[in-house]
Amino acid sequence: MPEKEIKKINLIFCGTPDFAVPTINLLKTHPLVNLLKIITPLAKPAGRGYKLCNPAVAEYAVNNQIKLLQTESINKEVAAICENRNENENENENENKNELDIILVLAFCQFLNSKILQLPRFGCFNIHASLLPKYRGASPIQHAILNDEKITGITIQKMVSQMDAGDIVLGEEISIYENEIGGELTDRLKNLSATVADAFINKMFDVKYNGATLLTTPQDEKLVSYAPCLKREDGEINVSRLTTQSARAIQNRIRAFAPWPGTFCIINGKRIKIIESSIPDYSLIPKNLLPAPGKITKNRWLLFGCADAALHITKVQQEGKKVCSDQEFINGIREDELILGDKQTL
RNA sequence: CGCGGAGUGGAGCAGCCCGGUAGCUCGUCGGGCUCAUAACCCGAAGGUCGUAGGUUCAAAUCCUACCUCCGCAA
Repeated sequence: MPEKEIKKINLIFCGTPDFAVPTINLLKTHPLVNLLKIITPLAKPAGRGYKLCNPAVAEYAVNNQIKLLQTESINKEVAAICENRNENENENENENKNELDIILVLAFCQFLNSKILQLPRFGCFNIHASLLPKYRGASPIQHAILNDEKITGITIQKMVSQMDAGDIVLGEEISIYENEIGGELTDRLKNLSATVADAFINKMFDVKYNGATLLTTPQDEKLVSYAPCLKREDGEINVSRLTTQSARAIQNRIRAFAPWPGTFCIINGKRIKIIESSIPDYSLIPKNLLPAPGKITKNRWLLFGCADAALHITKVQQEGKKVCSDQEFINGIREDELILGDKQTL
């Protein structure tokens, strides 16, 4: 016989992409969680052919028979969010058992207004992929790599009406590997999110049923930094970037942006995606073959001249072609010289 | 019907517009050379040009359909 008296936390989850799936999976199967509903944005046209694509979270909800609300803006859905509470209150006198306790937000892509923030009994909480107060905003993972950080992590903060500025509930650190790319770090943080969410649920359970106090730490405003949404052109490697930045800085950009949104450059008028790079062993390269800052050489290796040294581009992809090594790329080139262009010159 | 590109020996590419000898840079194999190199020299093997039709005396090349891969954009 199912136990009706089991104590649970009533929770609504908001999220969009694949990044949120391990965490939802945890919530769905968690013995202390009553997952009332999942809220996610509407399907959008995407991909080759512009077919409508549902967010990964919506797919998960459908496949797992979880109540799903897809909306253009969560701020218009007050009634739907209160629905569970009202329905249940009518048929059950025990308020505590059925009240909405928490809204948990992870990679949601929508901003919650103050009205929504006040709906749940304990408030709204956000899982953020950085060590707040560093890297508030939309692309914390990429910016951590871009800035050559050695560690990053997951932080859960109690949401306020300012973006990612709420008091910190808990967090966990993770080291960034020397040559790790954005996609790999994203995968690791994706799983860490679920781990931290688990700790969070246990904590909130104590708060709700065992009278514990929720301890939070305000963010140190002096340490705040921002990770604004990435733009396509942020991935362009052109002459001005090469002449002003070190090889390591360029490499950081390449690995931070891989595989998405990707870095690219214009060589001899063609768009070339840069897939992978490495800092070469300079003792193996005669000095006269090292490219000057802003120049490219293709003598056996594809080398970009950066401000301080050369960067070995190891994997590239031409538009319309498959990914190939720099060696293969060079073999197919007939021009004697490689000219680094600009997107405007296309 | 969002826009566009590509399929040619093992790899990456050129040739196609303007039909008529299979090309370039590598790799592989054999031989040579050097104290030595990111080496160099000589030679060889290896391709029914994505698939199926069509036009033609003749198709990698022009026409039609299909398959596969990819870039932009979101």
